[in-house]
Order: sequence, then C-alpha cells, then structure tokens
Amino acid sequence: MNIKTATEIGKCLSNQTRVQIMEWLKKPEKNFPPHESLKHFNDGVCVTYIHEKAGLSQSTISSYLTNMEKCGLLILTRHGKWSYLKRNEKVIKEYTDFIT
Amino acid sequence: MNIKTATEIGKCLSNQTRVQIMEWLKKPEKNFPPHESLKHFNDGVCVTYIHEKAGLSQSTISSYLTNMEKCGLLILTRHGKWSYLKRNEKVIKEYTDFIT
DNA sequence: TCTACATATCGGTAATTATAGATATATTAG
DNA sequence: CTAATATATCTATAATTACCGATATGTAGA
Repeated sequence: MNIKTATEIGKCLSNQTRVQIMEWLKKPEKNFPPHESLKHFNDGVCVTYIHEKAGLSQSTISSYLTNMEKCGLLILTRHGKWSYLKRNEKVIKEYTDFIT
Repeated sequence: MNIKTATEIGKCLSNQTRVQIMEWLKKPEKNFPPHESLKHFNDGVCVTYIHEKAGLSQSTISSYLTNMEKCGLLILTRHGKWSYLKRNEKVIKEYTDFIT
C-alpha cells in the first residue's frame, strides 16, 4: 500500500453513507433480503438492494460503488444483469496495516 | 467507535498531505530535526516543523492538525509556546478495528 | 512592559465532491 | 426482435473542502 492508494481509500471512507455500506456488507444476510436468482451471498449484494437501503439515487450509489471498487475496497462480480459487491478484506487489511 | 466518528477520521485521511503527516509521525526522529528546547520526541513534533516539511501555509497546516486532534487521530501537548503532536495509536487501533 | 515568535482563527475565493435526473448500455424474458 | 429490468455514465447545480493571507492570541525573554 502506498500513500496515493491509501488517500483514495480514505476518500471513499470520508462519507457516512459509504462507511455505512462497508458496515452493512460485513453481514449481507443480516442486512439485505435474499437474492431472487442467487441463493447465496458469496459475491455480496446487488446494487439495487444497496441503493434501496441507502436511500440515495441510483446514479449516486452506482458511482459510490464504482469508486469503492476502483480503489480496491470492494470486489465486483457480475451475474447476468446484476452486479454484486462484497468487501475486499485483503485490501482492507493492507490499508489498516498501512495506517497503523 | 461509531460510524460518525469513523467518518470524521475518514475525512482526515482523505487528503494526501494529512495521510503523509500521519506517516511522518510514525518515526519523528527520522523525519524531523531535533527540537530546540525539548530533547526528545515523546510528545511528537511541533507545528512549525510539520508546516515546513509539508510545504503548505501555516494556517492550513494548523487547521489540519487541529481537526486531526479533534477527531482523535493525534494527541496535542503544549510546552511553552510550542504545540507538539503525536499519533494517538489507541484511536487509530479502534478505527482500524471498526472498519475491519 | 515591549518584542519576537509559535500557533490559532477569520474571511475570502478556488477547487473538489455530492447528488440528482436524464440518458446510455447490457442482459434477460417473451 | 422488443420490452423490461439492472446498472453505468453524462451533465448540471448545490454543498463542502482546500487553501491562502491577514489578523488575533498566547507565551517567553529582554
């Protein structure tokens, strides 16, 4: 981890909604309804559910999640028309190691 | 640690200069000259040295450091006319535990 | 006291981020 | 193919943050 990457991650974690999303994704099955087509949360939660729970516009949440994926905080997996997002624990660990 | 506090810390860590300051303060004796009046770095580094090393205006650095102290990332100790700042490892740990 | 120095705060403008609505793209169902 | 649904991207404006210079405050020493 370098300073530039760490700062990008810090930017993602500088907004209450985004921090909240990171928290929700710790326990997807507790915080979101079960998926229609997928029987598991192995790849996380789809954009729509996060959007509905967060209460901000679809475009806002989509760009939040895109940025969070780009800086490595989240892992994106596409299944059909859905995009699933889960925490990238490896990068989160690298980040916390860096700032510690 | 709660979401609000974590977000405030995230805001402090969303700027490259501030992240850099946190890094410098890991090893004060390596990154800063020795103090004139104090013989040790037990309370960290004074505002002037951080200001000079960062290359931004005194007022900007002062407000950075004030915010970083308010959200708990730094500990401020005054000795005479100098303000010394050091990392608050306890809060940093609480923060990394929270986001992990 | 007066002066010098260290730091904090104030007031302003520039730059960035937040956020929405509209629209584009991708995928599936029929 | 067409329609419906999920997500991404574009464009614009509002809100926030960045940053500086000026000024205020606080402290030590002459």
